[in-house]
Amino acid sequence: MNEKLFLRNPEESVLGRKIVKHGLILINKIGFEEFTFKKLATEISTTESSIYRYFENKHRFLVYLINWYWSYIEYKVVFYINNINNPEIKLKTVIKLLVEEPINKNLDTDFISENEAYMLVMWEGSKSYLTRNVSKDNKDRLFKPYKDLCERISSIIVELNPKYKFPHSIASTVLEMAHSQKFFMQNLPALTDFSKDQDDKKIILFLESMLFNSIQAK
Amino acid sequence: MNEKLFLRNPEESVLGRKIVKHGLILINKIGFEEFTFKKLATEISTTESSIYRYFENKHRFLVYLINWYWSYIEYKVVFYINNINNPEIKLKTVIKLLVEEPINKNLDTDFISENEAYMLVMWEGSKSYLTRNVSKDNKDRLFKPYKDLCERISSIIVELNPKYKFPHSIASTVLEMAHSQKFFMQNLPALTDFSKDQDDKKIILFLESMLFNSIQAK
DNA sequence: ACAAAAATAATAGTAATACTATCATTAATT
DNA sequence: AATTAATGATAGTATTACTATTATTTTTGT
Repeated sequence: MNEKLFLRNPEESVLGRKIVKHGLILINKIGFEEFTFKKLATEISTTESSIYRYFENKHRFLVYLINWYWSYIEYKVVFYINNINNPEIKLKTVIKLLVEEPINKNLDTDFISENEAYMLVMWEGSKSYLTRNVSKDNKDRLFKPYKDLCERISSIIVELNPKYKFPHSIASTVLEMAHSQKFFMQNLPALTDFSKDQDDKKIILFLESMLFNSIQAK
Repeated sequence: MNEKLFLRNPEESVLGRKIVKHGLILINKIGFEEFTFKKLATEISTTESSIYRYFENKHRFLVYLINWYWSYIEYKVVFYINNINNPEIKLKTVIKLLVEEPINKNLDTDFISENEAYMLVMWEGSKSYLTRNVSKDNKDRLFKPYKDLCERISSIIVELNPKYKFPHSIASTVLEMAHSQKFFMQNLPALTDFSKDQDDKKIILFLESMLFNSIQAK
């Protein structure tokens, strides 16, 4: 985890882990704009100043959480495609991992819940880079996990068709749309062909068709 | 323009138009998070309370501007595809209209600058719906212009291939990516296959290939 | 041209936000 | 047991996101 994202590593203390765990839940509950360190402090019975000792501000905290998610997804991707040789099956595996909402087994861990992180990325993900500091933040490598994952997907695409001209763009499109289409399905269904509260299978089919028809076109 | 977006119609007064014009420019300059009605008031030599008489809050103001843009784009789309019969050419025209940065001829109009609106949508567009109020706002028809445009693109896709299963999703994907890929190109180029400061042609080619290969796949 | 109505400006006020700073207390380490 | 480090308690500040009130200016209808 990039050290510029925190002042004190939250993984290394009880309070730190509490901040991360409950901060994530609180952002999901009230939304990033409404979220404040004050509210979080009250929630976990600590003080604002204690939280400020871990994170510079709430935006860095958001990026920290988002990065945790993308690093975790990349770990999962590597794990699941490890002994697959066919790049087509690799890509299908990736799409499934991106779209499918993780089931929360580990309800009582004292750190990040996968499921909460998934919701955060869906609702607040793009706010991590849609700021006037993007370029500066990018130089500080704050978006490395996302870019790494994009690169990894891109390289599988190249495996499948070395002649395809837009491996990174189609990879970032799939990455963005995995969550956007789900968000639209649940909140602005007119922007999709999936009805509200439908399952993920149709989104997966859509992304697969978009990806493979793009890559494998003659 | 949806009447829930404003308290007093800004088009109908000098001050109203000034608020809209310079508000748009100011958001682009400092970013939506940093933007306040106070700062805008100072900029145009009026008072905070005067601005509040036009817009309930800055989020509604943002949605107002974004909606202006999408309505304008739909008007342009209708105008440009008016006497085209071939749906393929229609879609290519739409993609061009979405991606290409409008050249600012009308520098001194007293209302919205097309070019500034384009920048706003690229940087702040998704913030209009990424809030806890999406569903409520959607019921108030705040996203109608965007949804209408999506529907229009979708119907051209159906013209081209009535059997294609995801006309709305691919339309919203093209809509989102037209601006995202450009943003990435300029700010996070690792997520694309276009180098910084390159022109729009490659993005257009990418979107065209993605769209047509999806729709016309056997 | 004059009165009434409408719009704007000026000013004040409030609770909350996004911090920074200081010092006391508690917990961990050597 | 002494030192260091982490946390808590408290205070303070400029700014934000508003609401309210009253004065002044502009527009309009007759």
